[in-house]
Amino acid sequence: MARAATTTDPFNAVAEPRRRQILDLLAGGERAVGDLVEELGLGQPQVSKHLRVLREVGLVKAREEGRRRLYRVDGRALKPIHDWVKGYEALWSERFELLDDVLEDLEKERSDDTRD
Amino acid sequence: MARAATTTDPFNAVAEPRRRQILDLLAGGERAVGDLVEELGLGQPQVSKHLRVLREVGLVKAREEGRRRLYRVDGRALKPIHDWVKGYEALWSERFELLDDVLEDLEKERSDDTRD
DNA sequence: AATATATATACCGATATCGGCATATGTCAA
DNA sequence: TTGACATATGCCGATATCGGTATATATATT
Repeated sequence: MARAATTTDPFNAVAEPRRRQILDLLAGGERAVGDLVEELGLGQPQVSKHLRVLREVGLVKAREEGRRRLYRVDGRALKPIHDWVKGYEALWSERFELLDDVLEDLEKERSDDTRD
Repeated sequence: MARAATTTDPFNAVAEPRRRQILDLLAGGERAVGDLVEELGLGQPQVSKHLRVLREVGLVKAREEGRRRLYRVDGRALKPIHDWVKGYEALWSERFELLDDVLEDLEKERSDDTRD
């Protein structure tokens, strides 16, 4: 055994900042690969490769138009992430933030007490 | 240049399935490392390493109790992910799903037309 | 003080990843 | 048909990652 699966799920696909950037651009509407290359300042092969990953996890769909390929987001693939994160949503409400701060203060006091 | 930053942000921290598992366990309340080791069926060093990553991105906090170390989730570090994904939330509403299906059908028809 | 228990760190090998470059494939234009 | 343009794929080197094993560190127990 060596390493876990990688580019097989949306979590991993989206872990790469460039790919999030690509999705953010595509959120503004369909774009051809060349446009993305320009806007990202990255090599064309690199962009194509990122798009491949996004395609494989279903995060983008492609449409052929002449010799260009127009990509668009398919947000449905993000739902698993959304659902997972949503389970933790309560944890960053103000009251929980406060609770966490209090806990940290208590800890600090405790360790301050420790010194003699 | 070789590779982008990795374990520096919550997106990456959470891309690893084991770490999500750990967070899910901790969501049920504070646990010591040993407990997690048992529940995950993973080596203790591995668990400690995953916890280190989670600690470094602020996803968990530790509290010392004797020779044990009790970890708990700090959901605030998930907010960036939540916020980012939320921007795409509209895209998986029923109407958009429908739209996407229609677009795919259109494409299919188009390529069917192509054969002669 | 010596031992046991709990956790963290260091090192290793295998592999996946990312960007860069060259090239293949496919489509339009002359 | 030949050549330009658009995109995808293949190969490379550098590096990060993951699990495994051994070991260090710290705290409790005897």
